[in-house]
Amino acid sequence: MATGRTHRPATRSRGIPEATVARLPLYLRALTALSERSVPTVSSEELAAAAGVNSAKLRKDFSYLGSYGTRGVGYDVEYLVYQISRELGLTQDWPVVIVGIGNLGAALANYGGFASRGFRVAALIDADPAMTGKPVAGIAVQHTDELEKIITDNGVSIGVIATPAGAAQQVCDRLVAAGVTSILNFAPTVLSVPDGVDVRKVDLSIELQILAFHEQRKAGEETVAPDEVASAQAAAQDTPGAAAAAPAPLAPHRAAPAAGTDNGRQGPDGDVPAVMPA
Amino acid sequence: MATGRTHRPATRSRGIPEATVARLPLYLRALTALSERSVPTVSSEELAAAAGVNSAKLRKDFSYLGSYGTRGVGYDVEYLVYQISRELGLTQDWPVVIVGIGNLGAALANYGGFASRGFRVAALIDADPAMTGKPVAGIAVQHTDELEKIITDNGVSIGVIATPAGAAQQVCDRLVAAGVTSILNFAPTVLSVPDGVDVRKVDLSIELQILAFHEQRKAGEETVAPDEVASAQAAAQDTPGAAAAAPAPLAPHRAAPAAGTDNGRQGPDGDVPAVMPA
DNA sequence: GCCTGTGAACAGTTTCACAGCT
DNA sequence: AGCTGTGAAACTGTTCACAGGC
Repeated sequence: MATGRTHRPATRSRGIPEATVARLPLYLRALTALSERSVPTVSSEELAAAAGVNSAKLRKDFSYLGSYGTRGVGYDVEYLVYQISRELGLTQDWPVVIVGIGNLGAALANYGGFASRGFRVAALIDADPAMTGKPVAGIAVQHTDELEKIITDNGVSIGVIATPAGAAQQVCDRLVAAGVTSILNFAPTVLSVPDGVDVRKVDLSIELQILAFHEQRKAGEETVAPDEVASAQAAAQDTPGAAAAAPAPLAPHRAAPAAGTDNGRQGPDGDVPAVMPA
Repeated sequence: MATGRTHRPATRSRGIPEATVARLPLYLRALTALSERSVPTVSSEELAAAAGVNSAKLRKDFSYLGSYGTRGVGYDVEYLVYQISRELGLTQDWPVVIVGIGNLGAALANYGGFASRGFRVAALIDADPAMTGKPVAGIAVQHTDELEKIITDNGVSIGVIATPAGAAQQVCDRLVAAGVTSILNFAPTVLSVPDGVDVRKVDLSIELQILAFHEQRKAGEETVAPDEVASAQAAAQDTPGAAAAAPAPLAPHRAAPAAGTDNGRQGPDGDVPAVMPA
């Protein structure tokens, strides 16, 4: 190895891996905490521990930003905070609108970490006339009719959707038409947007299901949690492959499909994500 | 903690890739919608469009579960719903506790998709005595002092933390000590947990920062106008007709670190943001 | 012909281990 | 000595393209 020509691009190559970008906020948070404690420098090892990643990964991540550390010493906390903030675009102000002011929308509006960094809640929007004018987190809720005007007047490019699933796509279309190019979607729906618009989603139900998957696996091993694991009725389902020992318990009966609680998916309307009274 | 090399037991279970597991809930949701409309079968192409992924990926994902489709025809909706539910462990009942009943905790408690599948909110816990006894989503809030008893009595193995960041680790420790082995963390903190405990986190602030990063990029390229891009930014139309079917853009997802030593996962998937010349 | 299932190519990410600076 | 920065290896995930059954 050590093939000569260690000439590096000198400047950050036009592309920080997505996985790295996703970790920068984490490093930033850890660094901010250090900064508040007036810690001047950190080693990759210490910072990695604080961020919950391993040091090699952290160093690799930072290497995509440039060489901001000092060999034999570590990284200058303040400097790194600045560099990462800049890289993430947090040195500028990002007006954000939150659409759908139910419990979730209110929680988001009140979320501190929100305003602390470059983000500023420019407006809260809800379709319920009864909500109009009501103050939430110190901001008066505005009606959906004003959506386009709000986006335009405030130069909003990031929108947060916290409406019921049924309203999400429509709200999304309006946001995009009005100029929003980044959307954070909390509604349990797949949004379709034109090219150039970024959508990230946060889906409670999906996270829980992923946990359940792993939880189920654990139960198969040993020392199960105390719980009542369904009294396990052997399921003797056709075993697909010669899969190794996999927990096979589980009841053949699944949640009633038409129970009282609707779990409407992206149906034409109505679903219950937690927001919107109506 | 020991020096790395504590590679996880390599769970010899029939390995379903983590990325696939993260998408199963998405397929399940799309399938449930089809099921409600009494659609008997779907092709990988149709289902993929509904779930917002590409068909090859979907087929590959399903191939890890077994061969549940019929060549020349497609997949039987009901059968697939059952198989995926089973794989995710949703055919059994998962009592869940939510700790921290503020706006967010209340939103979660009211979240429909929560109870609709195997999940059942077994208890709501809050440290504020003023909250004790108050009904939220039809369930009386209990005091933190009862935490251990609640976990044990209900056989809870999944806990949701929606407390302020400062209380999260402590709550986490108590949950784990009481027997919880899967945690969904909404507090903006890195939780450290012993081996064997799964932690997934949902962090609003991180998602926004990732969006800001991409948003900043977009703004910077407007002037440069490399050969790519420059494409239809002129969407600005009310009707999303143009987009929709074709290469559903979509956005990246999130990835996250691990907590504590160097165990677990904590990163859903990552996916299709790229520029892919079609 | 239609559509699934999958090996193989490709792309992205993590980890290793060490060169090189301080 | 200590610690960063980084090629290269190892691994994970995605896409291609077509074999094979309906």
